[in-house]
Amino acid sequence: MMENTGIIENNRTQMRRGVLEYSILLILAAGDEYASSIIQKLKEVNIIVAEGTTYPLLIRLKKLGLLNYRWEESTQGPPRKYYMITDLGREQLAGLDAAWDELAQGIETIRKGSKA
Amino acid sequence: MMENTGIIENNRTQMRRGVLEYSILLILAAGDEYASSIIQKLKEVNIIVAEGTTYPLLIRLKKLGLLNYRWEESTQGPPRKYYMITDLGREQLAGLDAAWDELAQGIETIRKGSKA
DNA sequence: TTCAGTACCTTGTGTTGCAAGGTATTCAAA
DNA sequence: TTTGAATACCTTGCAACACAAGGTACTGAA
Repeated sequence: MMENTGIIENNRTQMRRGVLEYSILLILAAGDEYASSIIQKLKEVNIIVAEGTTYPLLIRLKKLGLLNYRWEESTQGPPRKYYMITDLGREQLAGLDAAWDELAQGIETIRKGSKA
Repeated sequence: MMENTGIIENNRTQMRRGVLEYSILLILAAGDEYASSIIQKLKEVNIIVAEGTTYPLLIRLKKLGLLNYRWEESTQGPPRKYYMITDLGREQLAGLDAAWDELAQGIETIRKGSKA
């Protein structure tokens, strides 16, 4: 009883990796969010991310100047770190939009070829 | 004179990573190819891969049983290793098709949200 | 004061893409 | 026959990075 799903599951993960920064910038372009809610929003569209991936990534994007944050009290739990996108972030996001379109286009082209 | 393009370029690379195995399987589903021609075909659709990425990847996919190969003489240069997709490979490819659709759909959804 | 829920963060491991460097074959020109 | 260009294969070592696991800290209710 072998499991083939490993190969697929692994690849599904790989695919998600590539678009992680992109999707986080997209979410923050729509409004400020804190880490846990970003993870939640991604899960809703089947892009599963671990905390151990998200926190370092947000810190990296902050260091690059694409994001900023502010602390905000919560009524149920510890304070939340709300991230917001910067002007530079929006600039870069435009580039990522283009990169995504290009990639999707490329895949589409190959896909058509494989049905010849 | 700072270069911002580094961030984007890096991400473009990241995105490509995720779909590398997928696109190689797609190409081979359309017909047998040797490494250099796979790299060439990918370049044509703006998916740039290095040799040092491709060779180990093909070997990995072979080990996983998704690919096989045969040697073939060439009239201009050394013999070529033609890779072909296996039944298992086609099976897995179907799963990757689904994974890609799901991911593209997810991104599409977030994208719409960010234009609210 | 203890527990559950929420939220933050770090460490260590494994995978893997890539630049750089290397081998081997063919053919044509010197 | 030897040199060089073109083509094709492959390996090594480094760096990036996603994630599992483990940890801290705040709140409110039992």
